[in-house]
Amino acid sequence: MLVTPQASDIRQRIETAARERFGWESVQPGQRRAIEALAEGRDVLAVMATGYGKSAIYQLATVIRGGLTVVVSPLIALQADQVEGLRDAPDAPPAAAVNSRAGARRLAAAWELAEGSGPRILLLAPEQLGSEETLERLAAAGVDLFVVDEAHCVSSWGHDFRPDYLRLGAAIEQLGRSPVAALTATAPSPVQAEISERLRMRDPLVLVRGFDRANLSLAVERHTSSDEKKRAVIDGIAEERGTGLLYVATRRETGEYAQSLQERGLRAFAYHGAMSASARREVHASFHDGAADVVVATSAFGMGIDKADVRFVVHASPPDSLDAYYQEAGRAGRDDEPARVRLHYRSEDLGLRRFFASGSPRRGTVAGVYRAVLHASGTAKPKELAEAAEVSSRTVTSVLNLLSDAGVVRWDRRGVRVVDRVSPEVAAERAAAAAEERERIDESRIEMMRGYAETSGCRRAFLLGYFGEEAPERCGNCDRCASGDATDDPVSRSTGDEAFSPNTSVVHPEFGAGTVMSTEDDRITVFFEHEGYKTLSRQAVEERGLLEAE
DNA sequence: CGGTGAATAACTAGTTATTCACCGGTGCCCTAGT
Repeated sequence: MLVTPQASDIRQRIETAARERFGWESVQPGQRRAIEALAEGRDVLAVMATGYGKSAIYQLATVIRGGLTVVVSPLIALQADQVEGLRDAPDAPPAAAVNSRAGARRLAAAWELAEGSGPRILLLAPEQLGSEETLERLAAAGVDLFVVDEAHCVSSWGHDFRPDYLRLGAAIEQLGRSPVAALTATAPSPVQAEISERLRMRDPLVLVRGFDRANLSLAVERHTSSDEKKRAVIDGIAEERGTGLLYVATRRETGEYAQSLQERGLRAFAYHGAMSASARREVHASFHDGAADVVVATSAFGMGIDKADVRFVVHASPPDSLDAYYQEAGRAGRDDEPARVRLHYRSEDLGLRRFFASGSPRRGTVAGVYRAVLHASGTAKPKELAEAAEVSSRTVTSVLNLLSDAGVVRWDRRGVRVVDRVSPEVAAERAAAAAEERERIDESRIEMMRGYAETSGCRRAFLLGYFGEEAPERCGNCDRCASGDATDDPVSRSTGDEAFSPNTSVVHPEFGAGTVMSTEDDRITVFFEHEGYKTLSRQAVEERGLLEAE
């Protein structure tokens, strides 16, 4: 395609704005494509490794589009970082955050900014968009670009933990349907599809960048007893140099491991979500300015960490998906210097993950909540339903999401109402089906985590295959390649079998529609919409014709 | 699902084995009381 004068003009404006308003030397090709698309009014889903500069995309796009950009950001601390970062730039658009921690004065200033003119940025948590008043004010101010930062939260948190993430799509439409940018560092294609669907994006430009991190050496250590594993974790970290992270499964373990490491003479700090805000800030600060050798943390330590010289990331047990694992592990070596990434693994450790993934409400509970909705006549608030059905607010959230997914009720800002009047038994039945599907998919994601830990092939190839990227046959920088074991079972991407190359849509007589994720010599991994990941034997597939390209 | 710790049992007097209930991650928000 020819570069139109208009297109080259936009390109020029992007370069100039980057240099003069933000003080950046250059714009990455991936960033530029995203900004150009947004400038033209197209939705963008950008999956880019941390450190690639996702924030720059919406910041520059705001300057080019010249209006109000709304940024949904999951943590108040992150919002504060963004506002501060923009304040430090030479001539960046003004930015402010609307959240519960801003006092009346700051709130008024934030709204004054939003209701002004010119390029400007307003950050808020998804919960804020649950308020009718906030939506009306934003609509009146005229939203010109809608950004969802850390967009994987839509998929990972929306269903039970922070339900407002699932209602962002409706909020976007109510705000006049400006272009939408969804940004995340981690999303394999099924998660990309869910983000796009839940946010009601229209034919988004999908950009995936920077997954292959050649400087990370990948290793997995398998253990049989938990005592032996603990010793190995401690011994391993004692040998590391530089600052690093140890991820553990529970809050209690953060303290236990931190103490053991301190006894070995390391400056170790525990970190988890139940700690006070001030204690958390202190750990962050110690980590950043090199006063810590290692931070021992649950998954709470993560988003917003911006330290380039993390030399190692060790996991004492696996998280609940490879997305989560690679995001956590990927915090190592962002300066492109060599860094070590190690997973300590016992298959029993996946039990805790299964426990978290299997919390679906029982049918009786679902029926009870549904009866409360029926009884409420008209719309009901979740809080009222929780009281009427005598369940926790969290359970109500989970039930209502299932009933919504099953098409029985509609849940929006105004409340909950019945859209398909059925008996409580039928409602419970349909919700159970939705819950089972969700659990199957979660379970299959855990199984992919197991697959990575137990693979006999190259670890990097496994990871990149999971994220749908091409990988070298052998990376030379993982424990499998180093030991030579990988040669026994090489991952092969071009066996001449074009029918099942990655991203091919397929149908399986039993599992239904799916997409090929990766292929190896003897097996094919497929993500099925209603079943999750399945690894199929290539031989069975070929001989019995189980899988057909659509 | 697995780890943990308290309570109980077993068998003989303070230690060891078994059973069983319980717990486990991620953060917005708002409101009441210091």
